Amino acid sequence: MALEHAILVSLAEQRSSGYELARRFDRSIGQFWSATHQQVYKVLGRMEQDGWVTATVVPQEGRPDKKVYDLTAAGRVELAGWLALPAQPEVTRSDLAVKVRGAADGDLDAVLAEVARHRALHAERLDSYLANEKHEFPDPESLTGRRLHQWLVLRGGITLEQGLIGWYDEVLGTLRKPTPRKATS
Amino acid sequence: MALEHAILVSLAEQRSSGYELARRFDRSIGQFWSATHQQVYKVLGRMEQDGWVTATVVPQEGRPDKKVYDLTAAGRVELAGWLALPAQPEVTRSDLAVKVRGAADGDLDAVLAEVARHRALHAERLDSYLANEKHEFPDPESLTGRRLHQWLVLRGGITLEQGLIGWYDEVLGTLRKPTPRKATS
DNA sequence: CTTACCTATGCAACAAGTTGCACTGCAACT
DNA sequence: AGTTGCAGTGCAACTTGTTGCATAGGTAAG
Repeated sequence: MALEHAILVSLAEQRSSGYELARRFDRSIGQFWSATHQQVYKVLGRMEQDGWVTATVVPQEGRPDKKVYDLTAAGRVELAGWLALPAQPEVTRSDLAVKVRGAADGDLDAVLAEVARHRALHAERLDSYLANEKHEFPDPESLTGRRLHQWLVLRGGITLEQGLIGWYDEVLGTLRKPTPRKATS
Repeated sequence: MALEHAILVSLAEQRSSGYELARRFDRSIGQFWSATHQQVYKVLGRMEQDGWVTATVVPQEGRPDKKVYDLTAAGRVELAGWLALPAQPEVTRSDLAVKVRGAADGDLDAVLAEVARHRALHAERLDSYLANEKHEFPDPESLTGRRLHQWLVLRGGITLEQGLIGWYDEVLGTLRKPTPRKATS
């Protein structure tokens, strides 16, 4: 159970609606804790019942009303308590790694095509992270508090992406060798 | 649904019992697809019903009997089919990253202690991976087929661990600055 | 004018994964 | 003699996350 806590962290930074949270998860924390909007709504409902957050309906013009959530005192206590708890080990789930391992039992080229596709996807994501870093944190040396922590997590995302891309390249470089110059028609 | 397929890959390499599979997941594929023994048993049962695997009870002396699973032809077809499918994007779940991001709302030192603990854990794991590489794959250049693919996945695990450790160091180096030499009594 | 997408919230059914327990027997340490 | 740990399989209850659907008005493109 930790989507709760990721939401607490997010709300501590800024009060938001479920929709906004879900979108925010797509970007920033999303690399380390993804969630669909259904999941977010469900969990927000439970958190409200538990008294960790309160909801305020905010009418909007030309758009549906939204429910903006704020942390309560109890929510802040919960967050602080959770932060003091030991963290569970990182979990990385990679379909692709399993496929590479099993590539001998199927179409190797299809697997390699997937690796190449993922390489491109992650290169794109890395670029967007780097652009984001340049734009949002132009002077990291001067950061303190929340902003500094946010930057560090972004750095973590960047590091992970670079590692993945490096690995994809290693896989492609190694497994494409067997057909050295076939594509030159 | 992919534990099924990770098990198929594992069984394609070597027929094994549920217990052996669960232990194997702790080590090799575990970095990219972890599973508890309960989960493995449950899924194996379903796979048997679906006709992907067959079970043979193997009596042992001084130990409980075990059920050894083999891939069926249908299981191989399923595996090959799955390998040709697009892979889902990698998912990394990091409690710790969420905690770092929220560190301003709780005890920063407690979070940093956790980062240090994880750093040590992953350094240990990296060492065991590297030792494993040296022992199991002393001459990577000469590898082909399944062994080559296994080595590549191990390389992926090594890369990930190195990335994580690098990130931990960045976090510790940055956030410990504020108290430069306080511990010298 | 119709199709499609964005904002916004949410239910219901299902699949996947976790936690806790139960049972057996051997070997090793205290 | 008693505890701990390994090997071995498995059920039941629970939590978490996914997929598919429903609703509804606005805006933009074709």
